[in-house]
Amino acid sequence: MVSTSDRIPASERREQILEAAASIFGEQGYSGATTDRIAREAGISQPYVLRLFGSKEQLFIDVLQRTCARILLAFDAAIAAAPEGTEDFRPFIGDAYVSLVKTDRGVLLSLMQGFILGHDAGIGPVARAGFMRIYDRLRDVMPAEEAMAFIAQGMLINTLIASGLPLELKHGRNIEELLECAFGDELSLVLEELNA
Amino acid sequence: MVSTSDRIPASERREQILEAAASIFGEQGYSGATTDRIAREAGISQPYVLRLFGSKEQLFIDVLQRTCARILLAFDAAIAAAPEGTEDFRPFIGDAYVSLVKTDRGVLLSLMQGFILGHDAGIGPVARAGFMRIYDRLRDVMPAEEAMAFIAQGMLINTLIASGLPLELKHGRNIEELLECAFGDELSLVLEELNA
DNA sequence: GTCTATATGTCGATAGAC
DNA sequence: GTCTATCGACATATAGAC
Repeated sequence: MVSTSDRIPASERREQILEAAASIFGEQGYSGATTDRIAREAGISQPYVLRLFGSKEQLFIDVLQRTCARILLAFDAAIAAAPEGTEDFRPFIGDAYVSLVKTDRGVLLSLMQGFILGHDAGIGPVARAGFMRIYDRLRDVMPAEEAMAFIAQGMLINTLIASGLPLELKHGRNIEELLECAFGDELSLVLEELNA
Repeated sequence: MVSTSDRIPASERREQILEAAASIFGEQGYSGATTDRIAREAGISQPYVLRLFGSKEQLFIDVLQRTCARILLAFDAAIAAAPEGTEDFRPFIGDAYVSLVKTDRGVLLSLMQGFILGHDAGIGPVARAGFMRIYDRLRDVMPAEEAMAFIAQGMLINTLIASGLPLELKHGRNIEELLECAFGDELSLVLEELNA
């Protein structure tokens, strides 16, 4: 037996941890999440998480920044992929966002957790800066009223996912309507993904 | 000296604690808030908070339910106060909501914290039920598309307040536009209130 | 109705070996 | 690059006095 070593490069470990942390932070919130839970999710020991990121707060901040970068990248790609002469980019960016929700749920939810912790001296400024960067990008390709409504819908989507409403089977007609309205055509795909 | 007793009826104490708890939970989140901080904010001892509410979780749930009741009441009042023959209730309910934001900021923020903790076995169901009740009320007086956009804007407002963005003095033109767009005419009043 | 004292558990962080 | 062991701080909750 060649005994594949379990040692892997720090850069790769960091990625694993960031992925795990986004998921746990997104579910439990910043204070509710523990570095130990994150460590186990990543398959390593708790002290090693802190060794690589310095502190729980720094880890959260890194998650936040990675999330923003991912969203901006997705938006840029959607804008670039839109047909020549497109005037209304909303459908393209919207689809990109819903796609992110499907694949990177924890990522978006931890961003939401960051926004909502605005009062925190360390986290607040980073979250606000991220929000502004994302909003500015939207404003590059649409007027203020549209950008406001667009980002508002994004916040609703985040809140719905975080609340777990889409997973609840027995809710009234109204909520089904709301989900269709908020998620659009891809609703069924999103629901499938959430149930997985 | 007649020595005014500090003993007050439990019902009144409960109110004080709920008010304090809404504010602290709203700022720090469910896990981040401590029963001790809430107790001090309410001017009593930490064990007494638990004596009156049983547990931290129960206290949070009570805060959530009170918040929902307050919002529903405000919406009902706004609908009732609208002129005879009103077709579009959105301006009236919208103003009512922004008014709530001004006076009961912590209340709305703790509701937001509840939504975002949907995964929690105890809190999730309560938060979801509250969301549905509020959305159903909106649907009573407007079509699905409008209700979706309306509640989405509400979520954006909550997120903006929680993030602290409106308090940051040096942000670009875009954010100022966004705030005007999201809060409408009452923006300056809201900002005043937030700064207080 | 309200407090003090405290049990009990947990979590972030550090030290140091391999 | 990764772990075990552990410290010290803090938080919820309980017991019981006034």
